[in-house]
Amino acid sequence: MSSSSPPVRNGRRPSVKDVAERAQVSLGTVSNVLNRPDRVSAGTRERVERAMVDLGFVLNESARQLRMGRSNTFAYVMLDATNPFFTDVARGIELAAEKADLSLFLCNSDGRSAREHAHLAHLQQQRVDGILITPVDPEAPELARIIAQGTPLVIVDRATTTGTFCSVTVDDRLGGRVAIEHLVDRGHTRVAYVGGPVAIGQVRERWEGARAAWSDAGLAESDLVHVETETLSVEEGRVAGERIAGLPRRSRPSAVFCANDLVALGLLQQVVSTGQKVPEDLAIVGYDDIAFAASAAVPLTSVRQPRQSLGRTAAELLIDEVNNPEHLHQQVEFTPELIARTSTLG
Amino acid sequence: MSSSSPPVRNGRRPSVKDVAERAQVSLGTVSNVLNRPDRVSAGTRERVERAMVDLGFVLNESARQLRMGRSNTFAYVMLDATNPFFTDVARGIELAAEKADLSLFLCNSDGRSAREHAHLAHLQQQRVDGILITPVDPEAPELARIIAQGTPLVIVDRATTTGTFCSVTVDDRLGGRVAIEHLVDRGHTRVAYVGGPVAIGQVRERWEGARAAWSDAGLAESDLVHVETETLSVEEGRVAGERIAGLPRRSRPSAVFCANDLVALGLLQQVVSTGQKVPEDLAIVGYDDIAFAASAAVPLTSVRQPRQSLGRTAAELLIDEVNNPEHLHQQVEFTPELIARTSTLG
DNA sequence: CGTCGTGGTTGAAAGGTTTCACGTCGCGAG
DNA sequence: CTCGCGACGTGAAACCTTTCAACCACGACG
Repeated sequence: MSSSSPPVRNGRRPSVKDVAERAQVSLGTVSNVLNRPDRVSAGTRERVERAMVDLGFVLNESARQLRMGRSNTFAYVMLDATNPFFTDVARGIELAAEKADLSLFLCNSDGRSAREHAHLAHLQQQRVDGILITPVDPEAPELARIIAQGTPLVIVDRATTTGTFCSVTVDDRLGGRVAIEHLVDRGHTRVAYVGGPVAIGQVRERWEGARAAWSDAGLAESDLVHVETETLSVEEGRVAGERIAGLPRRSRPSAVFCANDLVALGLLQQVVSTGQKVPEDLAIVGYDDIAFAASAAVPLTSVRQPRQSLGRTAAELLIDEVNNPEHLHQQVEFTPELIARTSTLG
Repeated sequence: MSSSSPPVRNGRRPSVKDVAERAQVSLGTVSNVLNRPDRVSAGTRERVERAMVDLGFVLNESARQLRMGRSNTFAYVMLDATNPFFTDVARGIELAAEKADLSLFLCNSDGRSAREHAHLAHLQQQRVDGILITPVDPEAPELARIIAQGTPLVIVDRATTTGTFCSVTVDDRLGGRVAIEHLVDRGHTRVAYVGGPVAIGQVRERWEGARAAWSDAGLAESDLVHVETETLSVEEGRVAGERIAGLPRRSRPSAVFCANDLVALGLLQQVVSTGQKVPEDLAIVGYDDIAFAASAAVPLTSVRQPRQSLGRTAAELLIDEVNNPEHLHQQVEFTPELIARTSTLG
């Protein structure tokens, strides 16, 4: 049989055994070629390697993993793969993983608990070495269970009350605060906070930070209203824009703080398309400072988060947790920063 | 030992064997509970299930896969996970996969062959049931090899000359054509095409379509210039903007057609920030019609591609290839559509 | 001329699951 | 009472890899 023989014969894929047979060596030797090439003489090594390419041999990772007990793979379960914020976080993770010679699988829960659950179960069964996740609900007992069952897990961009995880977050309360302080500085006395659902910790904490800053400024609680949205999407931003436009003149806010940039961009788009001026008629602050915020209809003031560092740090914590027996869980918190642009400066 | 015993004892994770032992049944019965619950009496089933939760049993997917030979998993190797175009494609795939009860892993090659290669090797070793990929280089022999070695693979959004794959594409030549026809209609007689590197088939075909339309309109070849970029990113769009601004007045184009929206948005941003008017001073056409195109500084005219359908169709082809023994490779081609907005209409 | 490394290779065991041919038990029919 | 049958349950084999103790040949050394 020459090297032109079909790589896949009779449906079964070639295994080390087949390679061994063809190279006239024992099975252990093939494994040595694969894992400790220095221990095998040049001649045999070459013969074995030759046999591998002739047969189109592909190592069976399941079998290796079964034997070895680890997979050299991390996974990041993203909350929303279409939100640039999370893809930037993912990129940070990817780079850190690559440096540590780990494969990274991305999974998208799309904000749905059911899909998240399915992905988590699958990853656990796959015995990935560790999981990074931005969970739909950080309090879900499932997360603690996964750790208890032996798969390290770190929470990305979500606060956790208990100390059972490593987590990497950005101070959302502070983020809400700086956004509102900025608007107050610009003289606004009636402001809407747009975002939801409040079940999302993010949304809640930014709101709390906003309210705290508002009352610290001595303004009336009733002049900071919460316009709640179903999700944090561009579409919902548009809808919110319409709702705000529909408010009676005297109760209409002069500025809006959005729980993220997608909402802000949707809202901005709706506002501009109806001929209103930003920021003259309505000032807008977003959150995340995604790349598209700067190139929006009106460049968007936004609260920047260190997206890539968030991902990198999370991955590093996970790597430590996996390798270091005396690892201690840490909660790392980054600080957000207001980037002021035309949408509030005029 | 009560149900409060620690789930992970002595470092080893519980296996079906442990479950069997605790439930006082044989190992085969546990497997039956897992896979054919109807074949086991209610009493034993309950006992086994109880033992599983007590022990915190998690099925070892590697072992199952090793035995079964298939994994019920697809993977999509994305070219650029930060480009909203690809995340929308991924979403289409995700939804189709979910409907077919498959898990989906996303991998990001980040446009780098090396990383793509690493991901592919890993996926092949993992024995995923099928791979979807938007490759860095669709001609790479590696892709054909993967198929030959038994892993079905479909190419997403890249043309392939040979008929060895299923592929799903959008007619890029036509896309380039409609973009240029639109600009010609609007009276432009000097236009730049911004994008690169030409090694990317996409970039090349849109350029070819553009040139064909240009000469069909009877315009001089030298009046359609190609401004080449390193990559298709926002940053490169900005750079291109500067280069165009630096051109001597008489050779400066009155309109620009960008190879994708990221480039277009970067360029738009640069142009607007230097006080030029779009489209009066420079008209801009993008490509992809990502969600952010509509909310850009000046709403962007763009060539829309059916992103989600692209993904869904690709996944469906792959599912067919996996399940249907008489599957035939197909090349599905979608048709792009020009969405005219302010950036060319004024 | 035995003995002792030593570099190179071997073969069996282990790892967790599924499958399948085969027992066992109880019960109704003959 | 026996036979046969259905419902349940069993245990061994197979999937593919890695590891490790043992083995072999052979040159060096005493």
